[in-house]
Amino acid sequence: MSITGIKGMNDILPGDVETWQHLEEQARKVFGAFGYREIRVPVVEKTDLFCRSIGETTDIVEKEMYTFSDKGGTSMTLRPEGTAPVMRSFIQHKMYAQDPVSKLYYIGPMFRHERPQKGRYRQFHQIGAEVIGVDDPKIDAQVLAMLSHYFQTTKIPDVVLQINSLGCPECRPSYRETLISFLEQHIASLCADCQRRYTTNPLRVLDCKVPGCKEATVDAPAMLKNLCIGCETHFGQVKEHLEALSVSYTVNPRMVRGLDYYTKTTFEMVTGSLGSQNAVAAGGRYNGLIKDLGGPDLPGIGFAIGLERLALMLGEQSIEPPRPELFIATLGETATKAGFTMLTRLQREGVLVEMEYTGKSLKAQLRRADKMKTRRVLILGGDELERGVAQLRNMDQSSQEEVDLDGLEGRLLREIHDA
RNA sequence: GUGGGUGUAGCUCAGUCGGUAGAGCACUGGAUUGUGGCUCCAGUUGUCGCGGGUUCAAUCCCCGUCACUCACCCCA
Repeated sequence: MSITGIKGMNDILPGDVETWQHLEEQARKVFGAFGYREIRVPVVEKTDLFCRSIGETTDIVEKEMYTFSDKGGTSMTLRPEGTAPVMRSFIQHKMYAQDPVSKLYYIGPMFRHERPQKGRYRQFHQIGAEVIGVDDPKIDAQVLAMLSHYFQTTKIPDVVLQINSLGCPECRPSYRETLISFLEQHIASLCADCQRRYTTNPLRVLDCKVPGCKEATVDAPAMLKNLCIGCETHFGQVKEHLEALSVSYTVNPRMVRGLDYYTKTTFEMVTGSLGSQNAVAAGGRYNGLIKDLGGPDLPGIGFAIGLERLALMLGEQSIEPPRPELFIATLGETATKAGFTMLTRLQREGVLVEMEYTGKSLKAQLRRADKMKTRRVLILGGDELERGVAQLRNMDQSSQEEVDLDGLEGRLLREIHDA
C-alpha cells in the first residue's frame, strides 16, 4: 500500500484551487479597502498560548488540539484558531506602540482533531480579521459591514448575519448564576449532554438542538435582558450603526461561542445549505484577551471565515485550465529543437505556449493541442524550416496559412496582446 | 468519543441467486506516407479495500479490520 494523506487533511487539486484563489483574492481586496494589512504567523505555538486564550475547559483545548513535545521538551500545539497567535505576535512586537489602532488579517490552515464530516476537517482554512485598540460600537458595525460585503462580492448565496451580546466581566458572571439556578429547576427535562454541561457551560444549553431542551429553556433568562448599562448601550449602538450602514441582521439571543475570550458583541454568518455545519463565519469582541495574554489592556474584535465551507457553497464546478495561445507541433529533430527554443522564448515573454516533447505523430500532436483547447498551432516541418517558413493554424476557425519564421514571434506577441 | 452507509479499472458505476469481472468516460494507436474536434476500428489498465472463516470453489456468504463518507457531539 502506498502512502496516503492524513485523515481529515485534504489536497486541493487544480480545478478546485481556483475557487480558493478567488476567495482569497476577494478577501485581500475587500479587507485592503477597509484598511487591514496581512500578518503571517507560524502554524505552531506554545501550547500554553491556546490554553490561556481559548479556555481550559473548552472542547477545543480539552480534546481537539494537536499537541506534542519538541526535542527540548516544550509542549507545542498546531494552532486550532488564528486569533491567539495574532495577539501573541501583536504583544510580542509591541505593535500598539506604533499605532493606537491595528487592523490585521490572516489566511491559513488551522488544526483540530475532530471526527471529519462535511464542512469539518482536521486541517481547515480560515481567513480572519482583527481590529485592536478600539471599543467603539462603530468598529463593531464596520467589521460586520466588511464581513457581509465580503459575502456579497464572493457571491456566496443564502447567508444571514446573526448577532448577540455575551456581556462583559461585570454582567456575565451574575447572569451565569441566575441561568444555572434556572436550569437546576428544569434539570429533569434536559438531555443527557445538557445535564452534564449546565454547570460548566450553561450558555451552551440555550443553544442545544434537542427539542426537549428547547422547550425547557423557552422561559430561561436571556443574556440580552441582563446586560449591564455599558454593554446594553454598546449593543444598542451597534444595531443603530448596522441600520445606518444598511447591513441586514437578526438578533439571536441564544447564540454562544466555543471560545471563552469573547465579550459583548458576537456574531455568526449562518447558512441553511450546509447541513449541521451551518456557520460559515463567526467572531466577536474579546476585550480582555490581550491583557490576559500579558499585553496592555486593549480591546479587540475580529472574526474568522471557514474557507472549506465557502468552497462547498460555491459548488463543485471544476474550473477549466487556461487556454494556451499557441501549440508548437514539430516534425523531425531539427524542427523539434527549433520549436523548443521558440517555446521557451515565448514563455519568457509571459505567453502560455505548449508543445509535445516525446516525438509523437503530427496527428497525435494536433489531438493534444485540440484537447488543451489551444487557439493556434504552429506546424514546423523539416523542409519548411529550411525555407524559413511554417504553417500557422487557427484552431477555432480551422484555417491555416504559411508564415515567415522571420518576425513571427513579434507578430504573435502583438496578436496575443491585442486580443 | 458514539451511531449509520459505502468500499469493483485513472473517474462514474454495473455485475456474479458462490465457479476469480464488465460498461461509459479517459488514455494509446489506426482508418489520412505531415494536420485536431465528429464517426468507425483496435488496444491498455483491476492483487473486485485488507485479514481470517465456511466451501471442491468466495469479489459475492460470515467474522474481524482498515479506509472513505454522513450524522451526533462540537465548531469556521
